[in-house]
Amino acid sequence: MANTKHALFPEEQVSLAAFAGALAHPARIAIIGLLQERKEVCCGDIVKELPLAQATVSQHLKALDKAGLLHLRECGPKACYSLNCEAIRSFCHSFQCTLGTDQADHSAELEPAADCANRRS
Amino acid sequence: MANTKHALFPEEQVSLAAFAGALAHPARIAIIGLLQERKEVCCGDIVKELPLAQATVSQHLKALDKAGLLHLRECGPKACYSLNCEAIRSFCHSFQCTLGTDQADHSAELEPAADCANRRS
DNA sequence: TTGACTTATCGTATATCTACGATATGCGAT
DNA sequence: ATCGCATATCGTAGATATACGATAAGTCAA
Repeated sequence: MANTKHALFPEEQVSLAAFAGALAHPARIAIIGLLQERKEVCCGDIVKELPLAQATVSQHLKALDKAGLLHLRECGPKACYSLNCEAIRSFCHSFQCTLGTDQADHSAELEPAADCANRRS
Repeated sequence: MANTKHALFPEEQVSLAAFAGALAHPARIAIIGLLQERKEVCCGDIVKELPLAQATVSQHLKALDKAGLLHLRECGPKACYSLNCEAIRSFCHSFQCTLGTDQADHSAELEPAADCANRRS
């Protein structure tokens, strides 16, 4: 991003953030859904499905590819994309570990003390 | 984002993209890691841990809070944050479904035909 | 009330993102 | 070689993100 300080953070955090960033747009979520459903889709077919111009779709595909989430197969003039399932699984695993969704919910331990009320929320 | 067309996409895709966007920065990943580890941390302690100014940390906390990933408890002048585990679990579940990491790897079905070579990759 | 402390918000500069038309590039067929 | 198709890239405009200093606002203690 702008004047970013990513270099000051651990590699794993930067990597996870990049993965999240690749998914941080509805069009890219939609593209992944299409690839999930049809295994392999060419650029033109994606353009037909999304409310975006061809150049924009190509840009989103490039972003997903740059993040390592796609496989590209070229057949004649067509570019056929599929999911890089292994990479996605790997990222999801790191994600689970970081977000810790498998851990206990600590909310019970965080009952606000009687003398602590909310101010801004 | 800029001149965004999010409104043209299904609500679930927009929602997932927003979740991903909330995690699309190493600082926010780091904050979640801290909250995971210590259950509850106040803003000042996060500032001490990250290589960012207080204003910037506050901004990142706001982004996480806006995405619904945090709980805020105010104790005196301090703002104590903890994870909204329920929300995170919910998002992760949607994530799993969309990314389909539990599905079979189709790469075997996608062996390039003999007459299709790679051009740009 | 004053002062020290904590946090959020404002204002701002810069970089990146989003989106698209136009164009370039590559492929296969004629 | 030329044409038509498919896709990537370029150039650009406008919106958003990142980062920080300065400041506001609120809390507690004295």
